[in-house]
Amino acid sequence: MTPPAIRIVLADDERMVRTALRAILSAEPGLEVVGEAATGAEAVSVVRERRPDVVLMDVRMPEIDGIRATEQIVAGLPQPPRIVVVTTFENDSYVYDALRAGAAGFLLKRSDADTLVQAVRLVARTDSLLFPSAVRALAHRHAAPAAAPAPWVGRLTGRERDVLRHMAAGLTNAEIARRLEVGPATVKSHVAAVLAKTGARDRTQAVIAAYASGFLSTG
Amino acid sequence: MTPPAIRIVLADDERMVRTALRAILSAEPGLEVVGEAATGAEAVSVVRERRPDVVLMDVRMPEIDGIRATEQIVAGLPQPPRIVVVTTFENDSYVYDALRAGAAGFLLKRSDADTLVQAVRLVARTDSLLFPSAVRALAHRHAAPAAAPAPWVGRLTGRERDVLRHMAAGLTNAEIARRLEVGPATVKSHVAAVLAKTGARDRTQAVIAAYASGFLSTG
DNA sequence: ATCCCTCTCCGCCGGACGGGGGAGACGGTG
DNA sequence: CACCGTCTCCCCCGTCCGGCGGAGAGGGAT
Repeated sequence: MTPPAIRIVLADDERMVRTALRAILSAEPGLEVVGEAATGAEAVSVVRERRPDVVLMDVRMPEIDGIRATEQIVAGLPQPPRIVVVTTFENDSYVYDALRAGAAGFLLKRSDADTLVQAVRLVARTDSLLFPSAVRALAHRHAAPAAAPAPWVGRLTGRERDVLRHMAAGLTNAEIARRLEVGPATVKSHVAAVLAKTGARDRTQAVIAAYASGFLSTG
Repeated sequence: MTPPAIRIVLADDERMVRTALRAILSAEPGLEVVGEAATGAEAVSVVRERRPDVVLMDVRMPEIDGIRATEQIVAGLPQPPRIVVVTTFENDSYVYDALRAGAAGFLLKRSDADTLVQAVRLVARTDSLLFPSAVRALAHRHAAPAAAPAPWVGRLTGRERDVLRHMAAGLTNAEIARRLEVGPATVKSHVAAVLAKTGARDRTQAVIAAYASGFLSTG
């Protein structure tokens, strides 16, 4: 038996572009265009009802642009499709916004047919491909330094936060004890708790976790 | 007439991995593995003489890791090949470094054969695909705000940078030694040098300095 | 009133770490 | 050739750290 076809929705305000894309993709075995949209708003609703695997999303569209549409789709569906943002120029600053919005990939309009097809197949098959979520994390970090709340942050007690802050300043247990005016044994207890809750093996890893999670700015 | 085959070089320190990759890729029409390398240094020289179109580059390799090898290849050749960095975990902080180094793509080791093949074809064909240079520009922009080059960064030797990178990943001396395939005593020496040059008192402070100075992005 | 969490502190132990000092090999420079 | 920087590795030693288990005091919740 053949695997189920990859379901695709095209979102572009130019009919000609949609037609061309449909022609290319429909000719491919295993690919199926299940919907089209001419505006961002339309894209959101079409995706909601057709449940495609992949969306080819133009950036520039009336009403809602492709970026905001991507945002809404990714945020609004439990298992959002993989969204490939299509643009004309490589230097489009949209690239960056698209990443933040949760797009899975980027494609230039000047790409040839084979590239298009392969990109769709690749993006549909796996979430472990070229530039995975780590890139999106990077984009988030760039835009919002207070990016990753990290689950363990909330589980730390007040005192443990104090201690972690001082750890992240490079102090030894003895120094932290002096700063907080408690005994060294107390600090050891808190450090142990911090390590356990952060899943860190030693203070260095705990500090790394603190940096990576934005704890230092928020905490 | 058939188009010329895509020339591929494999760089991975594990022979089994290379063998497996070669088996998968060689079975594909239009793909040709023209060289292998087991270390970063070897990768650089093999690429220099074989002039492949695509390099599959493991991150973790003895002598020079995949990131530095990528840097050297991209910087050293007028028309460098497209380099796809291969890693085990999505969360590897290497993703970011790889982008800055000039890698064209990212691939997880757990990817299946088809994904691998398509990724290679895609990356070989075009420079206008998923996440093109604009992403790298983004990465640079992200690194820029941290600005402060820090005087000590330039004073570190190559090996010391390697060690610091691993320290900043939370590894112990013994682990670093295994990764770099040197003795524990050697790592201790490098760590001592790093501490001296950074003015840090212990590894935790050194990691903090690395984060604060943006070394992790630039180094 | 009882329980649970938090903060405080204790001892013991093994392993990791950092300081000190030294040394051989290689490659490039003067 | 001699020198210097880098990378590799060795010794000893004291300290810091983290894991283990335990415990008392206070506060808040039920």
